[in-house]
Amino acid sequence: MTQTRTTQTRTKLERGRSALGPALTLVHTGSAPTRAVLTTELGVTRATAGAVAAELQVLGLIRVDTRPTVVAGSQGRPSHRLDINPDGPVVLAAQVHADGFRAALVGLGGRIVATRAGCMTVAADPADVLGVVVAAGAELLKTTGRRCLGAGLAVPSAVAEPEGTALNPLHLAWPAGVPVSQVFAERILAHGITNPDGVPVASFVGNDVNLTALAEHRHGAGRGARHLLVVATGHSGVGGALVLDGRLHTGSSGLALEVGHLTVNSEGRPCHCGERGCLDVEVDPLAFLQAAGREPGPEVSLLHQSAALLREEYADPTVRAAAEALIDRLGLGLARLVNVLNPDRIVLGGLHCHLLDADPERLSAVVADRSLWGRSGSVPIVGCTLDHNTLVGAAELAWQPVLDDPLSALAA
Amino acid sequence: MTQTRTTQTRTKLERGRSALGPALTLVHTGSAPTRAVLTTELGVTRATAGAVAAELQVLGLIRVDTRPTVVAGSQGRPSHRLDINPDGPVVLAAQVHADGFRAALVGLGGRIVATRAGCMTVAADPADVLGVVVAAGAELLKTTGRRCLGAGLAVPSAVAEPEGTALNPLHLAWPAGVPVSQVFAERILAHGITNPDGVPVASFVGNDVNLTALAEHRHGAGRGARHLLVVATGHSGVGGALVLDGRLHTGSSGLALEVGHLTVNSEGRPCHCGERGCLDVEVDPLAFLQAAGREPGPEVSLLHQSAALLREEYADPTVRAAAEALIDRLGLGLARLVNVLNPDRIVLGGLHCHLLDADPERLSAVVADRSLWGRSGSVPIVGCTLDHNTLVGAAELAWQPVLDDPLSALAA
DNA sequence: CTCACTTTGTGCCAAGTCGAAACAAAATAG
DNA sequence: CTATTTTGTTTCGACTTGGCACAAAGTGAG
Repeated sequence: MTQTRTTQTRTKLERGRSALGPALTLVHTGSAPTRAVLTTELGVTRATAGAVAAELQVLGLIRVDTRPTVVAGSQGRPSHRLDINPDGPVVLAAQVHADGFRAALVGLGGRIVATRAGCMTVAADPADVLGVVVAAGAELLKTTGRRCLGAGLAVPSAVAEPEGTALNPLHLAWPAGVPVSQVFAERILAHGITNPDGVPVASFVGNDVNLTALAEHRHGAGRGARHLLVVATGHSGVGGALVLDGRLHTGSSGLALEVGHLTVNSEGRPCHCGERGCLDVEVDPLAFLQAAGREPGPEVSLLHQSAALLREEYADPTVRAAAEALIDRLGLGLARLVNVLNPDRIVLGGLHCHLLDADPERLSAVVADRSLWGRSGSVPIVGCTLDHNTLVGAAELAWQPVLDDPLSALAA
Repeated sequence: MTQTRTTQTRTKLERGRSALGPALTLVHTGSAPTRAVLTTELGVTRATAGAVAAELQVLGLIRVDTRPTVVAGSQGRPSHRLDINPDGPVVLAAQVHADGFRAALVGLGGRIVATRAGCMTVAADPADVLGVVVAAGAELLKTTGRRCLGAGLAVPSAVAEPEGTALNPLHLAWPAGVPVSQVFAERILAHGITNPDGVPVASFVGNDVNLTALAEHRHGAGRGARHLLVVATGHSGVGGALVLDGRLHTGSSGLALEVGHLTVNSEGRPCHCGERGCLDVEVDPLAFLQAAGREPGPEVSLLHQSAALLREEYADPTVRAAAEALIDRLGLGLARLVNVLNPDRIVLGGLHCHLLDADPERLSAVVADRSLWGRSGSVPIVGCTLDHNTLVGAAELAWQPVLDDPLSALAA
């Protein structure tokens, strides 16, 4: 099969192999719009950059927009835009939480192609839950007819590496140590989510807040940060995550930045962990609603109610006082983390994001005041900017092998 | 000069260029004793590994021990040992603290070739202090006649990257923001510490505890750890450091893990930072001596007195009670860090190391008890094992460019 | 001691990859 | 329309590496 090719039959496709992954990563993160930018960012010659772009196009991952670009004020031959192929392959991303699940097909660049949500009111067996989730994903794949390159799942629990077991899936009422990764892979096998050769796609599982952080770092409010701290309240208490030089720091056993039990109020309410005044119970939608004197209604989630209250009734002194108390406690927790980690940006999600919107100056002031070094205290604090960031983060997990080595990942 | 060589004149030296750095790093950390190991560790062919070894030998960095090795029980042709050349180039390493300084010449593998210490009783101008330090280093270089490839300096202060300014050199009574890196480079220029072409060697400055951590990670008690937390009391309060995947995490402005002001005793003594019960004042040689009812003598350092007391009089109930109080507070601080960072090993230095020696079980138990997740609480805690680890760490800084690219670093 | 076997080290060749340079293309500036 | 700037492509040569054959240096069985 491998015919001996003579020298003159070589094509430009035979260069740029080692730069393929970095180049795709640049396109994926939206920071490589043209071949010229590829040349400078990768530090290669124009010839190599051109070959890389051609190869990525042949692989069906990107398109080259040959239309004349209307860029004013620039001399020289205009560069063609490198766009993500909107009809290219996707990965399956999924998220499970206490109330239900969501599945999506996500393309390069974190673009959500199709999504479907579902409810699960009662805690069920992990295999059943993930079976429903993967079935929804399989349905999406069937409907859209997309090629699937991998699958990623976000769970509200620390996930041990590399075993892929959920260490504390309290909010799903699953037993600690459930082999989520294995169960997920089995459901994918069972639903026949495979590459064209019939091999089941690679699957990955991660903690939801970690994946949120990954998504915000690559496509959202965390872009460009070298040391990014993310703290979010979601459906499952307070979680933290740290992205260092573009890579998630999950700790040696996946338990890094489980920040829900930082003490932020020594006279606070008792927490199930045995201490008092943990971030988890002090900065909480339910606690906020009660402190603001509102009765939590059953119709929508507590998070939505809290957000609405912050947005619409911040002028109310009771609401404002309750919010400020939360901001002060959140700020203390963030300051503690800043003292240890010295991040260059903080991204907040969930309730924290709405607290930030309500009074951005106060939160920054508290963090600066309670952190030791003025310089590390002046950390920019911003809110999430990405829709479905946890899903996008789960997709990042599945895209990673493709970004690392597009040729191998697509050959399979 | 660059004569056009024909194909048949190529020698084996023209391969293995890209693997040169990784190979030298393996030899440096002591984990590549033979060419055969190089082959497997680097994932290259034997031909390439052989060429790499030959190149490193030509560069004068390693020696190949051709004596027959007496290894019992192994079949096949014995592999020759790759040893660090004991007469090879060195780097200049230096450390300054409140009481004085130490300068050393350090070879590959963290081997101290020569060392000299000095005292400085009064706080002096940074340029004067570093002038004395560099003069001592220049003297060592002159005496030994070694080639110097770089210089590293450890200071008891956070160091901002990449400016190289000391952010909080309180223990040296220097003003905050001193451009230590620049002053150090100027002294090196002034003393004519250059490569053979007369160019001053590259110089680097780092925080002392960070450098201790780097040294212990590469050559001491931290070898093999993926997420290493180091906490040490030195001449300058409590400091922490984190090595992640072999790389130091200093934070975005060099202030990460400045852990001296973690609160570990809410009713503790006041600290100059304005809070009470900081690790810095609670786990302190002076505090320990006073709690043990001893009068600190002026003759030796408080650290030595404390160590002697722990070693020799631990049976004394007063000493023991004081030590246990310190262990409990140190354990609480470590547990807080474990909850956030989830390291897979903790290395302790200075007084902490002696506390660990005095009662290892108690410290581990406290950390496990006060950390949230049993699994992340069972972190192995060990003491430092390296002599002059801070100096060795400063040398690591200077060796790094050579390890990254031996050809470029030695060509200059 | 000899022979088979195992493992290590080296020389040679083919293949792959990349940079340099020349050339072509597509815009703007004058 | 022409000069200039910038981008994209082709060709060539240089460098690096893996594969393979062969040599070298030991162990172990008989």
